[in-house]
Amino acid sequence: MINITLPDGSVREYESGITSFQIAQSISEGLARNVLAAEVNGVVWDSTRPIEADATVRLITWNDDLGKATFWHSSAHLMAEALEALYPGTKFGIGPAIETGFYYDVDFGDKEFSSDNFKEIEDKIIELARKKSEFIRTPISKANAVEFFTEKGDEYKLDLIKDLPDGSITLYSQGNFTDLCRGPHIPNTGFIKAVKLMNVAGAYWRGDESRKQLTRIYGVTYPKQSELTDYLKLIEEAKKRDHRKLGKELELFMFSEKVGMGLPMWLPKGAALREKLVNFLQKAQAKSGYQQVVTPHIGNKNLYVTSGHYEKYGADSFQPIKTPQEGEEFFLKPMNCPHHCEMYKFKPHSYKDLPIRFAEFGTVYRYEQSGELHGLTRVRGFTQDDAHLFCRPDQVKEEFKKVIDLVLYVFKALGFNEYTAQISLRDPANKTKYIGTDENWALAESAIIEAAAEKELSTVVVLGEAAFYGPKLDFMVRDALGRKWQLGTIQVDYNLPERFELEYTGSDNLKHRPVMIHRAPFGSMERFVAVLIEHCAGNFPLWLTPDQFIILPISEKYEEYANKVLESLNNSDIRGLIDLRDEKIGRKIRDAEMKKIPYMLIIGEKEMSEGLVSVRKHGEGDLGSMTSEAFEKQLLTEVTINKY
RNA sequence: GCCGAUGUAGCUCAGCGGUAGAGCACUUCCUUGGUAAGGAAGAGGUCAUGGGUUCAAUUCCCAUCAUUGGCUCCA
Repeated sequence: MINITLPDGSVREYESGITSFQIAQSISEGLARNVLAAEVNGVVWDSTRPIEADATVRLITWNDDLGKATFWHSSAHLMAEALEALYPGTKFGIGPAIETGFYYDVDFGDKEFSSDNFKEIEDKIIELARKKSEFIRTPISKANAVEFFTEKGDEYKLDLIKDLPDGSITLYSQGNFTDLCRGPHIPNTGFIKAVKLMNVAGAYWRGDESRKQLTRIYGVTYPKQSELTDYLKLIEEAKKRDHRKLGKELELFMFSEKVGMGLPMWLPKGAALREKLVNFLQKAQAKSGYQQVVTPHIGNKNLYVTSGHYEKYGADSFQPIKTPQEGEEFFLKPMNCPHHCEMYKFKPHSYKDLPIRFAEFGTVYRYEQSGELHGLTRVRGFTQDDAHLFCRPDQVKEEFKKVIDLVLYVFKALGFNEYTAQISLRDPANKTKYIGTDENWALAESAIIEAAAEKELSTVVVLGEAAFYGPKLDFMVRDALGRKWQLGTIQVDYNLPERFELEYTGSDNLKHRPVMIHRAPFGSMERFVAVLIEHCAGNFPLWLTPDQFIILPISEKYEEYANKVLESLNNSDIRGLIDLRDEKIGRKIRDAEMKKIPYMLIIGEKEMSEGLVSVRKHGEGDLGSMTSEAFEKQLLTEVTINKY
């Protein structure tokens, strides 16, 4: 007999060789039906794998992320089985689960493949799923595994086996398909009830450009058809909120082939929105002791040689601009920090001056690879809400905490209530990727970790994700559809002060080196606005929205009165439009609703004679009539409440 | 940059080996209308660009450019 400890701490006794499926059965049949896998002593196992010794067991169902991952990984195998059945000779790369669904990288040889093939594959998958084929685990020696896949002609699997230690290799089979796999898998294919192949893309074998490009097929499966339907609805909703679509519809920004790819231009409404964000952050920063600065759009090559960026990223910059006489080279500014470092050196600093906080909405240009561009989220020219804080080593943690406060304040003001933070540290195994001394890295890393802990941020720590010059703290927000976006970032930098030989005079009358903190709560204006658009589906908070109200006269008879109302309202901090088109009121309302204008003021005979306006709220309907002064007051109140 | 898809009117999209269509938007006229589309007429396209095949190409083929889904990268 062996002792099985369950997550609630209870210990049950079972015969050796019991499976976690049987353990589930002993608890309840319903649970047993839903068990996809189990975590045995912290390792995910097949629910059908016998447990031979005392163990801690956690049963994993669909509601568990590990359960979904197991389910989708098994689905990848099932898709592979379908592909092999439909297209004999297909070779298989890897087929992992991803955040939502799975993919499989396959080599179809000369066969042409496109999304037109999806339907027959989906049908085949369902057909095979209904067979309820069990996933069977078979440990195999390295030699036998090599033999098996050599015979099958699957060179990719052989490539994978090469790196695996003998004795740890397992095969999994279901139906007529056998794959190299460490598992685990769901008990049988019958759990998979609904499938949708999402898209097809090229992917290099092992992510290496020099190797063969395989066909990557993305798919998603669910244990219930209704869940697939819900997921597809979510995708539809995401499409409706796509900032590229809304940006066009709401006339916020545009791109032009003639101007150049990846170079967004802000139309009047978008510029108004952006300006409000800039003002908002500037005000908050002024309160936190930041000083606004302005630097030019280009910088001499030497600036970036000094900063180290030239060596590291010179190739990813735009071609240098050369002066004909002096032969100097200038680069379009790819970041603001070197300029700010030079500004720091404008005059000597005392320890009493620090921290010094230079803030700039600095527009920078980076030569992003063409395939990488995407709407406003990946562009070649963008404006960072940048700032560089120069402080004494003993101030780093305190400054860092203040920046965290600022970032969280910004998120709150803009309705991002769910966020997580990621601490990115150096990869201790590969220190050559980074510059700076071990000592400084240790200082910076502990400052971030302590600051985050003292601010009680929920963080994940990831090794190897640090910038080359220092560790960082990145903020991820979750939007209204549950999608994650990386926004703000805070980075500690001991490197640039060194390279630019920044100094301050300490109380000991000796020269010391300040520490630099880079930070951007929005990240970039472009990216932030994109995320904001998708988060609120174009229904911006009232204080940000480009046009807060629109006046809709019933007919031209009321134009004069309507214009007077508009004039009185536009005198204050709110801004609106008037619709004087020769259209019926229903039409004007519809158009205003489509433009997502928060308030509509309808003015006709009744309103004019009583000196009132009739207020209609976007998405809600008629609010009744009031004086324009009352409306103005209500609007201003709403703006203030939402803003802080 | 690489692989796949796409590119037709300002927008959203049909269509086709015989030099183009809808809806919306736009212009003009009629209509003066009370809470999500009033009516009529008109104007608008080198069918992304450049080659090729063909008697004939917007349509088929190739290249380029751009968009897009991925890969890779991200100061």
